[in-house]
Formats: sequence, structure tokens, C-alpha cells
Amino acid sequence: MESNKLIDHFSKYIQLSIEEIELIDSLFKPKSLKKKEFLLRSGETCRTESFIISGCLRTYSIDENGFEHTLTFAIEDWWTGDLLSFFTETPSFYNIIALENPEILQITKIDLDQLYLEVPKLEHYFRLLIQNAYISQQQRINQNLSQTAEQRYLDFIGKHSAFLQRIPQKHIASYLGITPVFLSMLRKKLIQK
Amino acid sequence: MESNKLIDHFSKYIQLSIEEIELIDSLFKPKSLKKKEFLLRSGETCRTESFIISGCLRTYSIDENGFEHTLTFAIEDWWTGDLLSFFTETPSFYNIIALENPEILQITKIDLDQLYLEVPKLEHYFRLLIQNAYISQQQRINQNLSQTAEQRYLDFIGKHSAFLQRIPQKHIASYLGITPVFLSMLRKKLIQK
DNA sequence: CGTCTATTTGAATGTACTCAAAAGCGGTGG
DNA sequence: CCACCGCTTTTGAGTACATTCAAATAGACG
Repeated sequence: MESNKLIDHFSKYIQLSIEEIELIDSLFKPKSLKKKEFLLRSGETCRTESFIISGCLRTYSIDENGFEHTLTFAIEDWWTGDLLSFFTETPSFYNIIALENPEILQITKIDLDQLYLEVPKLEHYFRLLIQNAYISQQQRINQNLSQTAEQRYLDFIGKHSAFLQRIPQKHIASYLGITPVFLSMLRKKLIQK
Repeated sequence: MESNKLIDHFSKYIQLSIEEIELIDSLFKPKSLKKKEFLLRSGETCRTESFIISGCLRTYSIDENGFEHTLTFAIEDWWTGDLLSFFTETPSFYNIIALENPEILQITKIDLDQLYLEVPKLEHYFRLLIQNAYISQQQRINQNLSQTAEQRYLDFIGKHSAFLQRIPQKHIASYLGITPVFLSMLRKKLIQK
């Protein structure tokens, strides 16, 4: 029963029978990653969606000048993977790398499709999940359009204080869309207040 | 049968029976808007999700300095509304305004919840829909992080040439995250090449 | 045709970036 | 346990991208 945490998580949104829990258990495969190990490299096809039991991962792209841009940080009780690559079975643009030593549960597209058929309630769960993710992303876009780097940084440390300490500053800069050098200057300025 | 376009649209993703089509028909209410009319004003709760039969709408926020920031342009065969406000039944931060004279079909939360229960296939449809919207948003975030305003503008006119002519330039600027003045300068520079 | 709004142009300014170097910090091995 | 190495963060100076403010021009609509 490695997937207790996953079942607990599902149970917050939908009710599952014993049989359904056993089916879920049989389809999710556990995996451990070490710090700096890649879950996905750009150019590879993302074959699984991953539920995070513990640890932390970062999804990022690399632009034509070699700079990294962080799309998401994912921690326990969240999912990670590249949805576009996963569903279209085409090469991904993104890299997903372990920031700590995560324990995850993975499911393949074939197994997830089967699960949707056998447990339609999960379609409801995943609709709600993606809907919430969509809403968060929209808020991030709105912030990027309407706020300065300083405001976005203050908002970030307010919202994500839980894993601030766990992430190098340069990755926070790449999430906020600024350089590490400029973030350092912002912090200095804020401390002086 | 005002909702032919909606039924045609659903039918691209799922198969519907006559009874299901009739149920859908009965729950979606048609509405016409005139140019510059609001579908939603910030502070109001978004009571309906709207499918666009024809025309064009813009979703935007207004920041503390009074500047507008465009989150989405929505045209025929797409949906508009504020998901967060709609699902949580709380006041919206966004405004939705008609750029042309749109014809739309609206459904309330109660009716949509009922529809999900009676036609579970629609849960599948909406999961796919939101999933695609999520993927597009992620690409937009990645572009905002990794590209200059010039690259984003060129990409925008490439992707959205269909409705470029239908939208004032200042709204495109507010979508790209730049001022109308700077967009004008970019265009001048690009024409000179 | 006149009014209102959108776009363009120009000059001065500010926000964020680049490049380069120094300082700090964490892990590893002797 | 300390010394060293590599990586991250800080600091400073010069630069570039994008903004502000103001005014002129162009377009849209009644």
C-alpha cells in the first residue's frame, strides 16, 4: 500500500470503493529520485504523470541563449509531468528535475485511460484538478502583466513560504522572470526598508 | 435549435444521443451582446459560462493604477467566463466586454452541475477542454519568461492572424504585456526591415 | 464635417539586464 | 576538523529594453 497518500488525496475530492482503491494501487508504480536526477528531459516524450509523495521537483525550459525558465515547482500532494507531451505522445520542450530526493507514483497513459473508463469519478477529480491549475496559471499571467518584479517577489514569498527555504534563489528568479542578480538587488533593497 | 453550433462543437469530442442533445438545448440560453457591452464586470459574480456562437470578447483586469491587462480574447467556438468566480460563486476580478456583437449561449452553475450528472461524457469533454486551455496558458507563461516583446508580437500575429484585424492594437499590447506606445515603435521597426 | 478615440512620434526616464569580480556557503577529502 | 573546490549570491558600473509624458497625426463613427 505505497499509495496511501495518493488514495488519501483522491478521497478529499471523490469517494472510492475498496475495488477501485485496489485498481488504483495496481496501476501506479512507485519510483524514487535523487537530487539533480531528471524525471524528464526536453526532447523525450513524457510517458507518465507523477504524483508526488514527498520531495520537490522543478519544471523548466531552456531558451535559445541557454537560459533556464522555471514553469512550476511541484511538492508533495501535487502532480508533475508535461501534459502536452503526455497526451499527444510527442517530444517535450521541458525538463523536470528533482530538487530534493522525491518519492513519486507514476501512471502511464494507457493505464490512466483505462482508469478513466473503469472509475469515471476520476474524470471528475482530474477536471477539478486541472481547473484549479488553470485558475492559478491565469492569476500568474495576470500578475506578470500587471505587477513589477518587486511585487511579484513579495507575493511569491507570501504564498509559497512553505518551500522558500528549499529552493535556491536563482530558481525563484527564473520563476519570477528576472535574473538572479536583479533578485539579489531587490532583496537588498527590501531588507533596507 | 439555436444551439446547433454548440452541438456540432461537442460532437467533435463526444457522441451525443437525441435525448442528450435536447437536454443540452433546454439548458443553454441564447443571448446577444452589442459592441462595448459587458458580459461581466469586476466585483460581480460570474453566474454563467458562455459558449460563443459568433463575435469576439475580451477578458481583462484593471490594476491599481487604472491600466488594463488583457487575459484572453475569445471568438466563435470558444468559451468565456471567469472560472474561479463561477465555481466558487465569489466576486470576479475580471471584466469581460464585447469587441463585436457576439451571439452566445449561456449555462448557469446549477444547470451545468445537473448536466454533468445526466451526461457524464460532458465531464470528459470539459476535462479535455480545460486541459488544452491549461497547455496554451503554460506556453504563454513560458513565452513571457523567455522571449522579448518583439518575439512575442511576431508569434502573436503568426498564431492569431485570424482575428488580428478585429482587435485594436492597444488591446494586443495589453495582451502582450507592453504599452501601446511601445508596440507602435516595434511595428515601425519591423516594417523598416 | 466634427468629435472622439487610436496610433504615431520624440525626448527624457526608469526598470531590469549584462559583464565582471568578490564574497559566501556547502560539501568533500585529507 | 579544517582546507579547498565548486556553485550561489552579492556588489558595482555601464547598457538596453521598455515606459512615461506630451504633442501631432490618423481613423472611425455619428
